[in-house]
Amino acid sequence: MSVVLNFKTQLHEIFTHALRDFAPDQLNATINIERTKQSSHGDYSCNLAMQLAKPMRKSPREIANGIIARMPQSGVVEKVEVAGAGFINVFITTVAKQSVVKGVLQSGNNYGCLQVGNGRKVGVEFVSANPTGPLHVGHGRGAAVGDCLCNVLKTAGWDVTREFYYNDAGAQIDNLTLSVQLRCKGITPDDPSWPESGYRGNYIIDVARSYMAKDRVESDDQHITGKGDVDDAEAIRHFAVAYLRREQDLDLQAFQVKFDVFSLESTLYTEGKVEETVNKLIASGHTYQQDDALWLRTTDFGDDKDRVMRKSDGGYTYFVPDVAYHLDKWRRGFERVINEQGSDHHSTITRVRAGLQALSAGIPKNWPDYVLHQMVTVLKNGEEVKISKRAGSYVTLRDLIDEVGCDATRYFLAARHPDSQLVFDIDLAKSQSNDNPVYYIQYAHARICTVLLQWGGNNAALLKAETEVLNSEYETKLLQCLIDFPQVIEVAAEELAPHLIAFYLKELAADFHSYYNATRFLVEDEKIKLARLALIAAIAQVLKNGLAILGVSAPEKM
RNA sequence: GUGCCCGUAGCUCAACCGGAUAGAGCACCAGCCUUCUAAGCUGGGGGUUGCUGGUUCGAUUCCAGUCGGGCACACCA
Repeated sequence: MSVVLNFKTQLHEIFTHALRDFAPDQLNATINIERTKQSSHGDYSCNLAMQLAKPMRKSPREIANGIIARMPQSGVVEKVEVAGAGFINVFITTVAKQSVVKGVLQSGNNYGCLQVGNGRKVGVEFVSANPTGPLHVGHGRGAAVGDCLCNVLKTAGWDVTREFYYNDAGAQIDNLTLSVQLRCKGITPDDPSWPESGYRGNYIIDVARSYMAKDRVESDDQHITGKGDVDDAEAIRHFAVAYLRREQDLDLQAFQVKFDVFSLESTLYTEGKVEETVNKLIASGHTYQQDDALWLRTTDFGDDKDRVMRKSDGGYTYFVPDVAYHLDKWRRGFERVINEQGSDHHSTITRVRAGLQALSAGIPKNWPDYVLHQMVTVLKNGEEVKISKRAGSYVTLRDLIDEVGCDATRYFLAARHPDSQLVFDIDLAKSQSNDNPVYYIQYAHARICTVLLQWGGNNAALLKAETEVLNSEYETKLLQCLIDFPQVIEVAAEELAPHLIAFYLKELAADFHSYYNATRFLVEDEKIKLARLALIAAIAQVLKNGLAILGVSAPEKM
C-alpha cells in the first residue's frame, strides 16, 4: 500500500529512466524531488534541468523538455510542465491521491510506519540525570525530545532501546550524602558548619526523614530500606540515591516516559570495565605520564588539548567511565547510538569520540551521534527563575506537569528545534492553556470522533466508500497532507528532528478545521457522505498516530 | 581570548539539509453559531530573514567578516 503511495520514490525512478535516455553521461547527477509550495506548480517538482544546465551547456528549459519527452508512462502522473527557470513540475492524478484514504484506514495505527531503519538496533540515551534532586525543566526538555525521537525512530523501522545513565558515585554524590547526613543530625543550611557545596533544597529533609524512619524505597532499578543510622555514610548514600531515583521515576511516569535500561556508573568500576578501558588505552600508545597524572592524547583525534585520565590522587576523571560506557554500548550491538543531552555538555563529544577512536575497536569516527538541546529559561511572574539545585530555588518538571498538564508540557518542550533556546513562560502556559496548539490538534481529533459517533455506522463500511467524489479544493489538499505523513516521519528520523511532527500535525489540523467549517459530512447523499466520512476517519487516524509519536493523548471528546 | 549553538512579523516559532511570491499561532482590526463541538472558521494590516561582503541561474539556507544572546573551555560531573 505504502509502495503505491510513495510518489516521490516512483517519480525518482521515472526521472532516472528519462535521464538514462536523455543524458547517459549525467547519471551521477542527484535527482532532487520535492513537494511544491503552490498548487499551481503541481504536486512535486524536480530541479534536475537547472542542475544540468552548466555541465551540458544547454538552457535549462531545453533540457527539461528533453527529459519530459523521455519520461515513461505512469498511472499516477496527470501531466508534467516546465515552469520558471526550468523546474519540472509534476501533477499527480486525483485518483492516485484518493487511494490514500483507504490506505490509511487499512493500515490503521501502522500508517506512517517505514522500513528505513530495517530493524537495526539504535540506542538512545537521554535525561541521564544524576540522582541528586528532582528533575527540572531542562531535564524535561531532554525527556520530551528524547522520547519523541525514540518514537520517531521506532516508527521509521528502527529497533529502539531507551537508556538512562547515571552517576551513583563521585563528588556530587558525596555532597548529597553529606547533606542528607547533616539533615539527619538536624543541621540546617543556615548553620555556619553547612558546607558551601552542600545541597540546600528542602527535598533533602524528606530524604533524611525517610532514612531515619527506615522506609522502604523502590525505584525502577533500586530497592533499599533505610537503616536509620546517622553515622553510616555508605547506608545514607545508597538510600539517598535510591530515594531520589524513585522521585525521578515518579516524575518520568507523570511525563509518560519509560526507559528500557538503566546504567550505573559504579557498575563500570565493579565489573572492571573502566580498568579494562584504561589498559586498552595505555596499550594503544595514545597515553603518557606527566605531572603525576596519566593523560590521553586526545589531540591525536581533533581535540584542542590533551585530557587527564587518571588524576594525581589516583582517581579517574569522569570521561574515562564515559568511554568505557560507550565501548560497552558498542559491544552490546548498537551500530547506532544517539545521545540526547543539554548543550552545556557539548565539550564531552570530542573527548568521548577521541577515547573511542584511540581504542581502535573498529568504531566509526563520528560514533555516537548527539542531539543537543539548548537551555530552557523559565519565566514566572514575568521574572526569570534561576535554576539552582544547591540553592533549592527550582522549577521542577512535576510542578510544570501539575500546572500545565502532561500533554501541553510535552508538546511545548518537543515542538521546537532542539538547537534554539526555549523560554517557558509558566504564567502564559497556565493562563492561556486553552490556546495551546496541542488543544488545537486534539480538538480536530475530537471533532471527527463526534461526527463518526453521530453517524453511528460501521467503520468497515468506510472501506467501501467511493473516494472519487473527493475532489474539492479542501479535499485535495487534505489528501496530499495525508500522503505526506510517512515522508515527514522519514525526514524527522533522518534529521533527528522530532519537532517536525508537531508542525505537520498543526498543519493537518488546520486544514481539517477549514474543511469542517466549509463542509457538512452527514448529508443525504449516501455516496458523498461515506466518502467524506472515510476521509475524516483517515485524518483522525493520522492525527492519532502523530500525537502518539509526540506522546500526547488523542481524546475522543473535549 | 578559543570552540559550539542561535539571531526570521510587535511576541513565540516554521521553512522538507541551495529553489519559484519567506509561512503559521498569539496579539490587533472586521465578519461567521436555528445545521455534525465557536478550544473553530473567513478576511485584513504587519518583513531590507541582525549587519556587510563573497560563491551562482537562484542564498533565510553555503563561505568570510562583524554585532548581539546562550553554552562550554578543570587533575569537577
